Amino acid sequence: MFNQTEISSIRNFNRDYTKLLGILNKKVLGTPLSWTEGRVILEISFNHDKTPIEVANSLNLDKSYTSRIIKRFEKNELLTKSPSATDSRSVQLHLTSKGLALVKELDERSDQQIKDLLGNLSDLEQKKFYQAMSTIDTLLFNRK
Amino acid sequence: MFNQTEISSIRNFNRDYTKLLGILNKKVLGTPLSWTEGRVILEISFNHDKTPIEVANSLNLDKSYTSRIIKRFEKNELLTKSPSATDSRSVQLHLTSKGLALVKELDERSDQQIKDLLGNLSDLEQKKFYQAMSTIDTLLFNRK
DNA sequence: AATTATAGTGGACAAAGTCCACTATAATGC
DNA sequence: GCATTATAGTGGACTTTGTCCACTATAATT
Repeated sequence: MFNQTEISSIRNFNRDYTKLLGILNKKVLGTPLSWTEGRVILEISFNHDKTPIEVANSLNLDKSYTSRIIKRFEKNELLTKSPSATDSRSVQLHLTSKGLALVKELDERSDQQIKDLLGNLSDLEQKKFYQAMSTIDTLLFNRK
Repeated sequence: MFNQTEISSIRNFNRDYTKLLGILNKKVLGTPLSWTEGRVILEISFNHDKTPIEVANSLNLDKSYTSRIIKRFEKNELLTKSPSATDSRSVQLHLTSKGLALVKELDERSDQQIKDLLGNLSDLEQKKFYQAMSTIDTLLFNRK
């Protein structure tokens, strides 16, 4: 098991990474969306026909809060709702072309951020970064 | 430079790691402190005699917001202020024994969280995790 | 000495998030 | 099939968190 120095290093890393991601995430700015709104619209874009409750669960958000965000999106014509085929309590969410365009913009900005952040690294360093990240990804999140 | 698949993987990782850290960070619960309050008291504990403005700058917080948090800490007897020797506009912050005890508790909880999170990994996996994390740490934050 | 910058504070406000109650429907146990 | 319990979605009311601005006191600059 890790010793105290290692634990401290890990916590240190987590703090710094939190801070870094916090800074990156705040810059969803330039779009009219808050960070959480950005997460919500991205989540909806990942696989179509998601329901509000699925969104709320995936992102650990309060369902009432999520409901209001979605309502706002609907009002701003970023998405539409349609009745669920299988559960009439529920609705399915569909991004409009306006919503998709916004997602595209968000994606492009986020991609660019990553490039800016890591662009100064040499090719070898980038390779090392990517491998290290993949290692952690596999160990923590079981992605293959 | 990274290709699109790699960029996507990196963003994916960042999302998942954000979520993970978000979950971990929320659990400062069990103590009477919010996440930001936790960051503030830890920051003060790192090196004594910090001033409010230094805390605010390190954590990217609004100075007025920071001032209020510190005021709350003072009221709850977690810290005391003393006039700065070198700048009479400013004050130096000192944790009381109560404040130190709370920091200790926070530290122990955080350490335990890391152990819980990574405890299921085998020794080899833990070693790989630690090396990968250290690699990213060096590449992103220039720590040696 | 005059000007400009900075530390700290508080008022007023805005944004983000939580909690509760309610309706409508589904699922479960009998 | 009927009663009970659980779940999806919504809104009201509220708390927490964070922002913006203005002000005082002191420092630094010219």
